[in-house]
Amino acid sequence: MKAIVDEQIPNREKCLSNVNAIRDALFVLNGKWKLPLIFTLLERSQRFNEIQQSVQGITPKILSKELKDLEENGFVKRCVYPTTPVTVIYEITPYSDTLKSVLHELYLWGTQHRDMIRESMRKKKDVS
Amino acid sequence: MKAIVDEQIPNREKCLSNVNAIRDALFVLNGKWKLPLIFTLLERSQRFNEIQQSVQGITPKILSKELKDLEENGFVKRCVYPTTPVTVIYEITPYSDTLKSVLHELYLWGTQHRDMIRESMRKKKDVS
DNA sequence: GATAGCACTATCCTTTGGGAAAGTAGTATC
DNA sequence: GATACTACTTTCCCAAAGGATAGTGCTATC
Repeated sequence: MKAIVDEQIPNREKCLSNVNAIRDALFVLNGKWKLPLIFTLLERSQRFNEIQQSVQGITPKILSKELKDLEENGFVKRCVYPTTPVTVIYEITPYSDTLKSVLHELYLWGTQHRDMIRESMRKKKDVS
Repeated sequence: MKAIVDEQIPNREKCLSNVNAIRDALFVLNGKWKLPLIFTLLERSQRFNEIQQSVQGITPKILSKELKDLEENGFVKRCVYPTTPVTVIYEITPYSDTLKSVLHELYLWGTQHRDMIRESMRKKKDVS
């Protein structure tokens, strides 16, 4: 029993580090607003109030927090111009391009999965 | 102004469907326990109490719920054997293989991102 | 008859994510 | 002096996720 437990440790540690890396990736894309914000800023750089109008439903508090998160993760740059009143422009950084393949894979899998689920629900209906 | 808003609609709709597909994918992998459960069941099929010991910290209530989620999404099969007492074995399905490339991309990006963040924190320290 | 193991379920509680509404500091315009 | 605009912050609130603990129905073993 003890032997089995001990044997599992190397595997478990390797798995844990895999899980943690994957979780890191999931974490930065997580929540209701990260993706809509990235997509809207990919279209064009925008000011705070412009973003609020583009991404409908988001409140200033959440927008402020999410932009900070995106900035900390290097996806967004906050540019302040000393006009009166100050202009703050948020723009997507080149680093965001590194997300491309991840997002593409997620998109492909998500689309396929949605079809699969729809299909399996149809079959259930046919049976009942 | 109205014209601009109208022009954005096709783009926005396309983006929304992309976002939704990606969100579907993120959703099924989300939460604290989905990945650890998938990884532990990839090693070997296990009974309820075995899983509870493999994935340390999970409570029976959460385990029960998560296994149901994974089953609904087609990742896990619940096999009941009419022994006394009943044996319930949870095993990974072949459908889980479709996750491979997504998980791999997430792993690669997560690892690279962690290094990037660590590096940028080191730089900040050097400056201050 | 008591205890233990299996596969859960039920109840209660805390934490976290996110939302509504109002407020703030600075400037500009009427 | 009042109103408005920009870029937020503050306070309070609610719902969902998740955790702690106890219990259930069944059988097997001492």
